[in-house]
Amino acid sequence: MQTDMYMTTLKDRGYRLTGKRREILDFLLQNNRYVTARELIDHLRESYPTLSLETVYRNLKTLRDEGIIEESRFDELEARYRMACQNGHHHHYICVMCGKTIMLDHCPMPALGCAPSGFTVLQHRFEVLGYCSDCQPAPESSPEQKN
Amino acid sequence: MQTDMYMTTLKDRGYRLTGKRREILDFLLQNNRYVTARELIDHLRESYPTLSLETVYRNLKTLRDEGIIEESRFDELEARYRMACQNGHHHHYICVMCGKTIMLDHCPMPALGCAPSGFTVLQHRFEVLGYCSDCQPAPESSPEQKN
DNA sequence: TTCGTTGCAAAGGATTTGCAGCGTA
DNA sequence: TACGCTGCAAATCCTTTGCAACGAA
Repeated sequence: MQTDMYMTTLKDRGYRLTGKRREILDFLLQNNRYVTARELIDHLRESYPTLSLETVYRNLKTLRDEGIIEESRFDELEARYRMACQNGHHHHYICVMCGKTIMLDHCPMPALGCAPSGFTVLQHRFEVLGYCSDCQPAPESSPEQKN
Repeated sequence: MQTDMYMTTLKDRGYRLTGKRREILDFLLQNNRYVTARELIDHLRESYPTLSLETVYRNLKTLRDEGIIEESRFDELEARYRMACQNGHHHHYICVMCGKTIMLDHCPMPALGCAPSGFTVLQHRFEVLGYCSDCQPAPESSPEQKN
């Protein structure tokens, strides 16, 4: 299974193979979406009731440093994590409710032409936010229109 | 001056016209870029040495609630603020060093076609990040390549 | 045995809130 | 005067760190 591959990679780099780390990877691999540290610990405590939030953060930091996962913040205080994309450049539809991501192969950069004089492009971000098919908006409050 | 216009708007909505609020608006209007609360207070303390960070945050919250400014977090813990765009939809080149923004009229959405089945698009984000002409990268450390 | 990993307690940075005094209208 | 605004102190939320015990290789 894919988790083993990542665990082997980690072992090769001098890390130990712990059950907690494996479960974090498992969860992220099984959930194709951005999850918060809080979500992770809520899930992982089913297997490891004594798991601490610090351990989750430390493991997330390790995985991030090793390029295995990505951290992102959608203008919120709380960070969210997902498996890093290993296969090429692309963007995503992202569900603002559950964090689910759907790949999007269109990239706006080629259509952009030259950057303004003196501007050195480092990277770009393109995300389409909304509700996925499993998460429909609450009917009472219409979502705010932001352009 | 433009600040007066916003202050009048605020007054009409039941807020008081305080010098501190005016200076925050002044600073944001004069700096076409994303600034942090810390940057703001550092500047504003020249005029108001006793100004507290809480007041800055409270004013930023008011301005945000009234749609006058925008809050954004570039995957950092600290939030950044700028005047909200009043004139139509567009995106930006953003300097990761000083937060300066340069308007960009290309929008990737029209080229996108249909959203995946069941996905309700709420909004999107497109930003080109890099160094502006005033901020060149430090030569020693090459910036990390992120796609 | 070695050295990475963990939980606990505590610290840290960003942001918010309770409260009483101050200032604008 | 009325009520929004402010500073202070304290709280909150998210995240990191020091330390000693634990566990994988």
